[in-house]
Amino acid sequence: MKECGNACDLKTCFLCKLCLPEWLPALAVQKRNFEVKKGELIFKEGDAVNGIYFVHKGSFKVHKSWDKDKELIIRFARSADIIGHMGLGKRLLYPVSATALEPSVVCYLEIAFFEATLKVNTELAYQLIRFLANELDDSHRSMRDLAHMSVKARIAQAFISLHQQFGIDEQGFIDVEISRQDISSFAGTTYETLFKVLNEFAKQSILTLTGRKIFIADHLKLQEIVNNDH
Amino acid sequence: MKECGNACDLKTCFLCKLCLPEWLPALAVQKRNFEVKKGELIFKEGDAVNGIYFVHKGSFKVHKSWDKDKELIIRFARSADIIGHMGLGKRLLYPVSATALEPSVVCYLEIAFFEATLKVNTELAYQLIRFLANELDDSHRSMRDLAHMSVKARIAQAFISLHQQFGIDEQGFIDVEISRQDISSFAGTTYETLFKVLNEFAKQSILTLTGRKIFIADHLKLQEIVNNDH
DNA sequence: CGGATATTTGACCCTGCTCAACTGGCGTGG
DNA sequence: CCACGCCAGTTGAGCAGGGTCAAATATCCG
Repeated sequence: MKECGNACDLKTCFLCKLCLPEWLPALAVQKRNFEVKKGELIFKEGDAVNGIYFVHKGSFKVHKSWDKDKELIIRFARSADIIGHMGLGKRLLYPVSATALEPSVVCYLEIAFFEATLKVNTELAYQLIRFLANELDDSHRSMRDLAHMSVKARIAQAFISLHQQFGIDEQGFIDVEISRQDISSFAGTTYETLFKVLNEFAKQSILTLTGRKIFIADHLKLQEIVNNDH
Repeated sequence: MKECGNACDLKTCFLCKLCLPEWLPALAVQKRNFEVKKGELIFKEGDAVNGIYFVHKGSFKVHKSWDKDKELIIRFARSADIIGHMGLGKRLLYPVSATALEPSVVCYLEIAFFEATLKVNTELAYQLIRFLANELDDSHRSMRDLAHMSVKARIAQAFISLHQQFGIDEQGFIDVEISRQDISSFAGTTYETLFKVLNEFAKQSILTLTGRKIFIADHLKLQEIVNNDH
């Protein structure tokens, strides 16, 4: 992670958009920008909390590990998303890790400065509350899915979520490059099981995964697989 | 749910404690108090969001259903806890239900008034952010546990969580009355499986469950069961 | 070209869910 | 007072979803 010049224009990220004009100069002084290489961690589980990050360019996975070679991907983050907001709680150590999926750029603020900003900027605090409430809702939904849905339905749901979050590119592929390992960790299953389900989906012309690009051929059938699990 | 007089003294609940003195008169006017019978819902999944609740007395389960006769208990709430904060997100319908575990009393505020309070009271907004960040952390931990822990370890963890949240009474029992059905829904397993594990725990003198009261005989062994699962 | 790493597949087996039977109160009506 | 049904609590048998392991194949890279 290498510090770099000011790539963020102070208007596109979640934070900057909500800042009062008079606050922007202070922000410009405090804010630091970092280039992150693909696969690099910006922080990992157990690191001391020092600040909060805003994705300016690129994408990240936020994950919790288990057993050294097992992990669960909690969520993905892309341009304009926040990472490291868990540091706002009473916990002094990050409970999750954040890893770049591609070369990325992040803005960084020390937690003390960010908290000072929150106490001054009511609108920012209010929007952060809304954001956290939505995150919590998503997280609860994932809990229920992990507890009650079949692996096949969870995998289908994982692809639907990826599609919603990243959208599609000109060729119709989901606009993200992601390893199978990561997809299985996101769906809460194993690499091998993902495979078998993926073959099934391909055979039924629902979805294909070539290289690291995902193409959803039949959104309806995919949704049906999720629904039929009830 | 029956409206009742002002039981809350405006000082004990999460909200009131953080309110500025000059705001308390307005709060006293807006606030409504309700008695809730055991087993009664204060809202259910799919209801339109109208307000936010603070538990004044009693305890609640917050749960998400699946399949009519299956549910997952997301969390419990007791005196001074918030319920219904999910309504602060962009969602217009509650994504969970809240059911009283015992006769309880709640304070209620319309969401619009609460939001107005948030925008005026920076300290309240800040504390709410901290609260939500902690909830999110707990929720992520639960996701990982549901994905990777064995049922036995999850059940052990469920009892540890109950102990932490409710504490113990004079006789050493966990200070809450809870059905086996609810315990299994909290641990993310079935009624029958909970039984078999419970027998095992009793045989090993780790924990007994008589009626609706839980007694943890060996905290260390219980924690070991959770740890050994890694 | 050879070793290391990723992909793909098959065989096996264990956890834990399902279902159904059994128990033991408890209320009700004959 | 007993017989009956009913319900919650309890236990056991069976089975399948999906995780584990290992082998076979492909791909990468120095």
